[in-house]
Amino acid sequence: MYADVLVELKAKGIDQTFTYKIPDEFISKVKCGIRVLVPFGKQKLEGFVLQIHQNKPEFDCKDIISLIDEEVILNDELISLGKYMSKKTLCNLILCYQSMLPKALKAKNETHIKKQYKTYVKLNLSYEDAIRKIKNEKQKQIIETLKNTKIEKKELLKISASAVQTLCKNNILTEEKEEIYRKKWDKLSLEKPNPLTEEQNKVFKEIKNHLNTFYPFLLYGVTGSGKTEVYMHLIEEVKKEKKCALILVPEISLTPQLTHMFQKRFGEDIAILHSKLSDGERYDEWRRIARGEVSIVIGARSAVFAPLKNIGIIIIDEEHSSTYKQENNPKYHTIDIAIKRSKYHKCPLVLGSATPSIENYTRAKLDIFHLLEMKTRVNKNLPKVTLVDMKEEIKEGYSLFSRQLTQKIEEKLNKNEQVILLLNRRGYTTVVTCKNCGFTQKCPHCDIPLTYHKASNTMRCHYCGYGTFKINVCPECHFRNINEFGLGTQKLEEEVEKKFKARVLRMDADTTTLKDAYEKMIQSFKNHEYDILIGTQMIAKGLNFPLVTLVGVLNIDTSLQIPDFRSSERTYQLLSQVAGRAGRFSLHGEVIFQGFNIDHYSVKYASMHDYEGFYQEEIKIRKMLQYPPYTELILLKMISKDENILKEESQKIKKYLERKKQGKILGPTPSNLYKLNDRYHYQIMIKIKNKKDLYSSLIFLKDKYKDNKKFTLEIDVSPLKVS
DNA sequence: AGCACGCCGACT
DNA sequence: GTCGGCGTGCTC
Repeated sequence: MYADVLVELKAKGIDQTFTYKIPDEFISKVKCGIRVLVPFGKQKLEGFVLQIHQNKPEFDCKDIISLIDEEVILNDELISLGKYMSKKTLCNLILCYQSMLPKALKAKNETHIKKQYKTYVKLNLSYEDAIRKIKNEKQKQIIETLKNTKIEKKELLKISASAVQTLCKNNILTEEKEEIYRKKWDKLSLEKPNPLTEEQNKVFKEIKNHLNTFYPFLLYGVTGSGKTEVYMHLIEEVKKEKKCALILVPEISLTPQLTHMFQKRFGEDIAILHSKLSDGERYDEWRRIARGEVSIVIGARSAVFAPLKNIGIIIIDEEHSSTYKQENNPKYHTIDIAIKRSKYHKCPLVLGSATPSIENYTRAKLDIFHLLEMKTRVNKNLPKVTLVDMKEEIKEGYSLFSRQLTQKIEEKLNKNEQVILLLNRRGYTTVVTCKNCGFTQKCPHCDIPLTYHKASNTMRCHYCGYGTFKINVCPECHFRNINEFGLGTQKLEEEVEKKFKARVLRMDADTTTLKDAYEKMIQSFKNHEYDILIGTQMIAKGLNFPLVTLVGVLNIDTSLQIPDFRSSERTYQLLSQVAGRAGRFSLHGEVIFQGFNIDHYSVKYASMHDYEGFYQEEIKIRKMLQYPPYTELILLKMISKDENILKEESQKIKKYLERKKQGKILGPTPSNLYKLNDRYHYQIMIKIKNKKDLYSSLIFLKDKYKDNKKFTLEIDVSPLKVS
């Protein structure tokens, strides 16, 4: 018998299995999907058994040294899922498997994450025999406690450590090891399901009718329409059939309420794959899932690989979230993997969102996904959104806070209510924006902001390479000192404290790095220990504060200035999330959007809570400029420490692709982060009708550069961020 | 990744 | 003449 083993070697060149002979002693134990230790050159390596067969190879092959696992790590489904992912993302197979599994199962040195055990002690003989053999009172006491039961060794040692030792030595007692899980569960009293509203029930029934077939749904439900309740009812149904449910959320630590709700409903039947779990805890949870000890898994992106065996439904909440795309290799898309798994398990896939991605909403319109809608909020009020044009405010001398916002903040503070101020992400420093009116220079071909290149003093489009001179006078308002301006949360905090008599809490990446800091801050704000909360979009997700009656977004435009064709979509999503969540509890929630481009359709439709309107505008632009969903994108990133090699090879790649006459080749152009840890970055973007046509060329290129030490080619198929 | 093989410059 | 630089190629 022979085994094809995928060795765990991280060299980028090797992506193949090697054949080993299975020694007779292991034949009964070797299975596909377990790990084995094999000789490889002069080293010993771990690897996955992917195939077992009888074909004697022509070369003389070595023996497997030993088996690492008794239980199968990669079942048949996961083995083929890895192959699928490797093919789709053009990533090494071994890297795919590694990213599917907890770190603890990765080969050696990096981590030493072991299973944890509890040691028990029990009688090795009958109670009567044991009593006969004992010598003193302490020993008798031990035997008495152990009569008919086993006891944890730690407890027993408290009676007398030396007596226990003697009894073990004399074979009167034996030790027994039992695997334990690290994580302790909070006991929560279980809650009964809430009744569904008429609208929720309609959606629930529609999905329920397809529980035993592959059926992809897009559930477009406005914020507050109660998607979670529908999910939970569906899971109850799935559980009735003794099947499992897989629920994916964008970032689990940012949605503690959701996990809490699930725990209260389903108790210990849930495994939660937290991003803040330690590697050991993660390994434990993974084993619980693999052994079928839980039937519900909730987790972020990588939980899509949870080793559940009998999946009855897969739910992806906030489907549009960019966290579902993995940024490093393998650059997989969670929805893609989820579709594959739903097909395998013949179960429905539910993609839920209040702001569906343009691509998936289009699929729903084409009936590739089945569209379900929930349009009414459970408590029916939508906050009033006021748009404030900062062009006007600046003319009157108000720059950071508009008059309306200042007045509203003071009003709320006087009433002892709370305020949230949201700072949209920092603009790109290389994007030039008029300080006076918010004008941004864009590429006439790609409609994305141009970025400033110091060396040549030019403005360039990093998609197509279009270049022009940097302007000094704003063409819109003729302001002379056009320049970028950035505002950080820290600066804002100072300004707020100067201007208002209030207790201010700041939340951003800097202040929430500590474990649990996020939840603690949220809690203390909820307890009204602060009046004003300042933060970046990370706080947009958890705006469920009863006392908050005003949410202000200070600079709505900055996310529009990001040089990415999806920046309108992202701006809409963020603003609509803010406008939808604020005032979820209170009856008089108000929202103020401040900025220069309040006429932009993203801003306009978000303020009116009109997704369909936004979609119609956005899809026109996508069509005109041939962006997804009208084309598929492939992004090639070229990286080198040597600028000359980089330029030369990038040109060669472009020429090669052009000869193939497939799709539209844009670039090569310098990436936005042109120089990053001493390495230069170029990119080529390909717009193509059907990406499958390009795969063979991509494989050729990847292969060509695979062991070039001076030049790296990275391929991102269907990239999410093209900036 | 490791390690061997191999082909050129500077040394006891 | 040998020692050692690291470029190239192989590992069942």
